[in-house]
Amino acid sequence: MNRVADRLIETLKQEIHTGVLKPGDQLEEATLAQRFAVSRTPVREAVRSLVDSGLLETRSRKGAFVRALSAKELIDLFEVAAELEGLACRLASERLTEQSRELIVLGMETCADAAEREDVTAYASANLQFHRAIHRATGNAWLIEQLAEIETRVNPYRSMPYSIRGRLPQSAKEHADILQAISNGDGTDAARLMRDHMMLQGKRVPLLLQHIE
Amino acid sequence: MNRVADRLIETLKQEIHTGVLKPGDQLEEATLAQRFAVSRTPVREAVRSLVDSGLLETRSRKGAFVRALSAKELIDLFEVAAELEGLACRLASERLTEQSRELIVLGMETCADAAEREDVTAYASANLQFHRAIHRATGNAWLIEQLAEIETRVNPYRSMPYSIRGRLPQSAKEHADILQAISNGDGTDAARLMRDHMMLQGKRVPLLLQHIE
DNA sequence: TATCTATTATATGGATACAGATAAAATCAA
DNA sequence: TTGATTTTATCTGTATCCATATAATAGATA
Repeated sequence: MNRVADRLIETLKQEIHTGVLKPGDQLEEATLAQRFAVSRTPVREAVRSLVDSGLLETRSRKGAFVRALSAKELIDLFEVAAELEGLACRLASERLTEQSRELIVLGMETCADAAEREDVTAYASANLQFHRAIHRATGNAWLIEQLAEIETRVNPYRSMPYSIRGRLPQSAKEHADILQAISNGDGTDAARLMRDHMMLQGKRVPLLLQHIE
Repeated sequence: MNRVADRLIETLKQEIHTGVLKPGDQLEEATLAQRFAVSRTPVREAVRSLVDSGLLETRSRKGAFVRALSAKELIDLFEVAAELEGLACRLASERLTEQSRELIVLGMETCADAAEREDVTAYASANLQFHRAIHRATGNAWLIEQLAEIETRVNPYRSMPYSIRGRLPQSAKEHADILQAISNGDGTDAARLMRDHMMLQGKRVPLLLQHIE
C-alpha cells in the first residue's frame, strides 16, 4: 500500500526493537532521507507514525528522539501487561484447541531447554514464543494487538542483566505451571499464575533501567 | 507543535465520535483539503494518523473510509475493556485519594440523577464521567490512555437503543455498588463488579450493531 | 568576564508539482 | 445486448520548494 513509508516504519521499529537505536538517540529527517535514499516526505510520515505510536518523541525543532521511558511509565506498562497477559491465559484456557495447545507446549519446551543450557539469548526469544502462542490462542485480535504493542515498547529495556540468569529455571517452571492450568481449563488459576509471573518482572524495573544506560 | 495536522485530527476524531461521520463514510484527501482550506500535506498526515489508530481504513485508490467494526471486533474490544475497567477499579481502590473519590462520587450521582429522569443523553455523558473518574484515580497513565482509545473506538456504536432505557436505574445501581467497593478498599470485589457491569454491555453488541445501520 | 541581545543558520511544517497505478467508463466485437 | 478490452480520468504516493520558528553563536555592553 504505502510502500516506502511503511518500509521505513518497519525498519525503524526493528532497529529500535533490536537496540540498534537506543532510547535517547536522535533521528533527523534529512539524514534518514539520505540514508534510505528517499525524499523527506515518506520519512516524515514514518517519523510521525512512530511518534503517534509512542516509540519516538519530538523536541521542538530538534528532531525526533527514540523515546526513553521513565521508571514510572515502565511500571504502569507492566501493570497493564500483567493484567492483559492474565486475561489472555483465561481466554486461552476457555478456547484452547489442540493446535494452539501444541504451539504453547512448544514454546514452553523451548524455554525449558534454553533455561537448562542457561542460554539467555535463546531464553529471551523462547519466552516471546511462549507468550505469543498464548496470545494467539485467545482468538481476540484486539488483545493480541495490544499485547504486541506493549511488547514493542518494553522490549528495548529487556536486555537481561546477569542477575536474572539465576531465575531462568524458576521462570521456566512457572511457564510449565501456567500451561498446566490452561490445559486443565482452569482459567482463573491460569490468569492468577500469569499475573504473578509478570509482576515478578515488573519488580525488576529499576534493574532494567539501570542496565540500559 | 504540528498545528494544522493536529487540528485536523482533533476535528475528524470529534466528527467520528459524535456521529457526524458514520462508519462507512468516505473521506477524500482533496475534498478535505478544500474543506479546511489547507494543502494535502497536513490532510495526509491526519488521515494517516487516523488510519494508524484504527478509526479509518484505506481501500486501494478509493480513499479513506470511517472504519466499521464487525460484531467480532466489538466483542473483542468489550472483552479487553471489561478487564481493563476491572483493573482500573482495583488500582483505584488501592490508591484512592479524597479528591479522586469525590470526582467518582460526583459521576455516580450525576448518573443516578439522569437515570431517575430517564434522560438517555445525559446518562450517556454522566456514564463517561463516572468511568473516567475511576480511570484517573488509578494514576496509571498508560491504562488511562488505553481506556480512552477503546472509548473512542466503541463510542460511534453507542447511540442507545430504546431497549436500554429500562436498564438505566439498574446500571446506576451497579455504579453505586462499584463505588462502595472502591471506597471500602475492596479491590477484588470492585474489579469483579465492574467486569460484570461491562460484560452486560458486551452482551448487547448485536443490538448496538443493529441500531447503527 | 559574564550576561543579554541580535543575527544567522538550520530543521521542521506546509504548499505545490509530478508520476504512477487503478478504477470506471466507453467503445467495439461477438 | 452483453462482455471484454482499451482508454481516460482521478486519486494516491513521492519529490521539491518555500516560509517560519527556534536554537546556537557571536558580539556588545555592563
